[in-house]
Amino acid sequence: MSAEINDLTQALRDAGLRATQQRMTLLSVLMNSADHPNADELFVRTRAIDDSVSLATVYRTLSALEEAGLIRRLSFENESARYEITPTADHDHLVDIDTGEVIELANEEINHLREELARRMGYEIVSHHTMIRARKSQK
Amino acid sequence: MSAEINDLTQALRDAGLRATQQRMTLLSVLMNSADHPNADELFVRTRAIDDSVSLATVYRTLSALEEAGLIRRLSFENESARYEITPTADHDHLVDIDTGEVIELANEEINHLREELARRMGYEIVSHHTMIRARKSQK
DNA sequence: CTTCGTGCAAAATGTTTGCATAAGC
DNA sequence: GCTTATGCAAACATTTTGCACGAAG
Repeated sequence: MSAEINDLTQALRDAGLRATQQRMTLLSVLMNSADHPNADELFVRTRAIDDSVSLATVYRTLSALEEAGLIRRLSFENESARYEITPTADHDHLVDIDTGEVIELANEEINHLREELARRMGYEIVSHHTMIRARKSQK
Repeated sequence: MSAEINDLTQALRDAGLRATQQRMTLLSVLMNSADHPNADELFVRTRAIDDSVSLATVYRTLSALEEAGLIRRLSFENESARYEITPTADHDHLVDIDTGEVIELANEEINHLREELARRMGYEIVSHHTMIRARKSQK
């Protein structure tokens, strides 16, 4: 556990950020979240651990961590931004429109096709995101 | 031109909506927009033609038209919602991160892969959207 | 001890809504 | 005429910011 704390401290320092209590707490909360929480949910979960954290700090920390590449901001339709720890393998998201559940999709073929497509148009992909809204098939 | 107006009237009626001046103007503005404007841009362009249109009506009309399937709402990162006339062929979007330009991408292979992927997980795609942020390749 | 981060409250942004009036059919 | 749509202004939700204080290095 203190090993984890050192890891967080190091990760923040490497990103040129001070390892404050609030940032460490927020980062650990996000690491332990299996879902993709938004700022408000992160505020609630972080507060449960350290009640000194303010919503403003949650927002500022999220921006800083995103800029540092430690976390990823996701834009879903009609929703506030959600976040996840930066994934090692590129993946997309499928949202179950009935339950709201978010499923991660990984597919190398699609990634390659996408890059190829961009290259043909003279572009280099910086980032991408696919969001599929779907419903469980009948039967 | 009056043929166009009749088309718009018909399209709105078919959607179960009254063919008001404001809706016809907004719809024609969007049809004549090569880009993907947001509510505010549509408000400005619509006002240039009919200065009685209010921003509230722009929002209400956009929601109504989207629900009717006549237009499509696009969510880009860190941006307000943008709109386009519902495309006949499914396509995705590439955003040039330096210029902000939005390019439409159509690729059957990716569409098929995506459907196949969803099917394997027991889902039926309702809608999907891919947004690629990219930069022009050097040389 | 200097710089950077934080809490608080206020502001800014994008979008929605209640209500009385106006327009569509 | 009856119903739906509109304009206006106020409300809302989310995110950002100014400022004085506190903590990190």
